[in-house]
Amino acid sequence: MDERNVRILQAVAELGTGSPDEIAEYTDIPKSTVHYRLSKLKEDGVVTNDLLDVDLEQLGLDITVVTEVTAEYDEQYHEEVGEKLADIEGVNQVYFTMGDTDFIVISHLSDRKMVHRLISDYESIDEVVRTSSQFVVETVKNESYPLNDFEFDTLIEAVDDD
Amino acid sequence: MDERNVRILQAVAELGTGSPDEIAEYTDIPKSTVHYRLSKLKEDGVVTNDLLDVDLEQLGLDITVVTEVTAEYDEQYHEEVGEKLADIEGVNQVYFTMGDTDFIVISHLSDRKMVHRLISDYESIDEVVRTSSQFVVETVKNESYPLNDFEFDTLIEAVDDD
DNA sequence: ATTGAAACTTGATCGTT
DNA sequence: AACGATCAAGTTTCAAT
Repeated sequence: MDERNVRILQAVAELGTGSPDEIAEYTDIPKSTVHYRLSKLKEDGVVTNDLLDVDLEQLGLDITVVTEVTAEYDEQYHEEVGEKLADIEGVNQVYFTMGDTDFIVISHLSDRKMVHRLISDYESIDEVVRTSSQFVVETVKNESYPLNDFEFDTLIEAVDDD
Repeated sequence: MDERNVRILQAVAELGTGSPDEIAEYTDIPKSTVHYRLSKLKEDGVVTNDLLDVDLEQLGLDITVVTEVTAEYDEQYHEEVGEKLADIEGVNQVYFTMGDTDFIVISHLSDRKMVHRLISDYESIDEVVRTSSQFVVETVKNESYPLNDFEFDTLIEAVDDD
């Protein structure tokens, strides 16, 4: 991995496409070089398919943190708190729950320093009362494309044509 | 949504590509029709970018379940239990933790019936002691491409060229 | 809305540095 | 490993249904 590869992957995330042409324009790297780099990333297993899913460990994002956040808020503000959490850099998923905990937040990070930064970012939100059950976890399965055969069968039964 | 659209999205998940050609072959739908359908899915916001991320709510997968699973197992079997959990149909993410809870499991499902099925699938695993903190949650943010500007900056600093 | 075939754009390849 | 020029391959469009 070097900076150029990271910039290519960054362009993918930013543009939402894997087109060598668009990536080339965005990064100012010639498109044949972009193509060469992307092929190599696939060959090395960093990028795992045509949808450009990435292997987090190979990128050094081995730390996944699952945090349960409790917040103090009026009914009408839970959306606002959720968005504040979502805006924290490094946060990938935010779920709102209706149990003891209010939010479950998931982040993929590169090192411990970033974990500390994340925690202090949580604490800087006024409404956040406490962050409990901070799990640093090992990823067993991470299916980015959220649909599987099971769901498809259900969906096919369920769909009313429109 | 109709069955044909679902089958196209299923092909995307199965093949790991958005190529009209490959999808056409897999589904036996003519490639120009596949193209027409995919364009419409993008236009309607069901598919949100060239990487073919999907809007779960629009697909009727509005129920996300986060489950904390505790298991009884010898040290060498935690991998096996993790895989059993990952194999359950409808399970999208599995994280192994080193706290009180052993696994955090995330699923996207279409209705309550499926939630019950999921729970009974957990219970059918020998080593699973209990499933606690079953949260049915509302998705505030779900970023499937797991990389963001924050991480990219960190990565660019961190990378040693290889 | 569907499709086969035509038109076109693009990604992949190759040879050179 | 990088890259500009070239070509094959793929996608997109179109007209008819």
